[in-house]
Amino acid sequence: MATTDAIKVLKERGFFSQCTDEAGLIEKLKEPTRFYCGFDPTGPSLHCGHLVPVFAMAHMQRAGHLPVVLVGGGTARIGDPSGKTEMRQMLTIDQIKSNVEEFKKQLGNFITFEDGGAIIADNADWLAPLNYIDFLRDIGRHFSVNRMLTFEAYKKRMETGLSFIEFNYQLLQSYDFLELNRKYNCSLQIGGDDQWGNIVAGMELIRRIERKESFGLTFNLVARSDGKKMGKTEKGAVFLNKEMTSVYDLYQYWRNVDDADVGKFLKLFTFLPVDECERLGALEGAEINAAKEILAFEFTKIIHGEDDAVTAREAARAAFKSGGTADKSGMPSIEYSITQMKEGINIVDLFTETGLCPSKSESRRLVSQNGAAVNDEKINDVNTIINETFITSDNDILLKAGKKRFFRIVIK
RNA sequence: GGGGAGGUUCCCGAGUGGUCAAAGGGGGCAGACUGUAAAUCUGUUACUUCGGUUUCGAAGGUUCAAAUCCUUCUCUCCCCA
Repeated sequence: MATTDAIKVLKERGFFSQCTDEAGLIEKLKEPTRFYCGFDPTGPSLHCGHLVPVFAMAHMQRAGHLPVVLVGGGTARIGDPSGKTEMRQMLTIDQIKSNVEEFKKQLGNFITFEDGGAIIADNADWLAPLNYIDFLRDIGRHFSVNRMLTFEAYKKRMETGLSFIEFNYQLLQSYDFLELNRKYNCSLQIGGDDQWGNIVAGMELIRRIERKESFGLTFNLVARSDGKKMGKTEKGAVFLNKEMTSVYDLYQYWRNVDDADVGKFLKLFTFLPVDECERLGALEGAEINAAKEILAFEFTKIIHGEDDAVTAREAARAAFKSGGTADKSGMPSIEYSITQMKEGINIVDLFTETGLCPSKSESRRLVSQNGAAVNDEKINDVNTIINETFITSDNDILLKAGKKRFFRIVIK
């Protein structure tokens, strides 16, 4: 199989941070190469913060290489201290198993597993049966604690406390690389920049035990220009599972990125050609809204498919461009019977019931601070009763909390 | 094992008997301004049937009254062994 220059693609698109032997790796990548990236299934779904390495894997696969997706069913049972200040919460084995299944499914949106184009592995297969004494003797002896303590990831934790179990993470990840190298001849590990230390440790282990050369490549840790973590909102992570984050909310997350991030995100989180991404990201003023719409649409399409992406886009347009005839069906909604509406519901209760506000206090606050609107009319009297007189010609009632959160009550 | 310092509302961090649902900052939310942007300014930020109710690591206790005092437990950090 022919390969294209994967490093070049990753550099152009803003993924590339550093690699262990660039010249050697470029040479290596002239042939189809097995590479791996690990994901610890510590949650029930992938979220947007996981995606830089995922997109990178997809680009590498398109360049002709063979991804080995490593799901950390074993390592999820402990925690990686890299870049974290808290210890990971322990999960049950059943939780991890179900997380692993979900991860596999979601990764299929990016990586093609057909015809042996990619392999999926779970490190629980070799980590779980490990014998402690054997592991210490065969693997542990290759690690110097002195050296490990010099790693940035551990330094931070020296202040707040680092448990022995987490300290071992590097050994396990190194062992993963060794194991994948033996099993699948996997000679390249990729990951976020915070994984540098772990990747290098794995390479050293392979060199010592197998006397083989391997490579490491890391990606920039992407932060939003406002400094927040990628894919996080106040309400939590933006998940790829549509039960957890609705298609509409996912779309809106990307629709609302900062101007400064648009070009960068198009390159990282869509498959549009680089020059197109750059053109869109360079748009000025209000015009960049068009680029944000493309970003949100393209991203949503990759995750949930074109139909859902169109629905989300139309719903967003309907919400933000009042008076349009666009399709509102993708908007978050709830059904109410006409009987219920005739009885009427207090506005504060209504905003709470629809989930626009988490509590009545907050709902009351929203209304009294002039942040609530029904059918685009501001309502600031907390005693207002919403009844059938509010039903529009579309047979619905449109609630709005603040400027961006919409909810549609469909009357049936 | 011994000694010390701590655990406060989303986060950091004040508070050492009533004036504390708890200063200040961050973050969030809302309003103004806008382009579903950023920046800025303003308000707001436990729950509530608006009578109250629950909150300061956990459980008891003292008191008219406790985040604040006492007891036990628990977790974290530091020093010694």
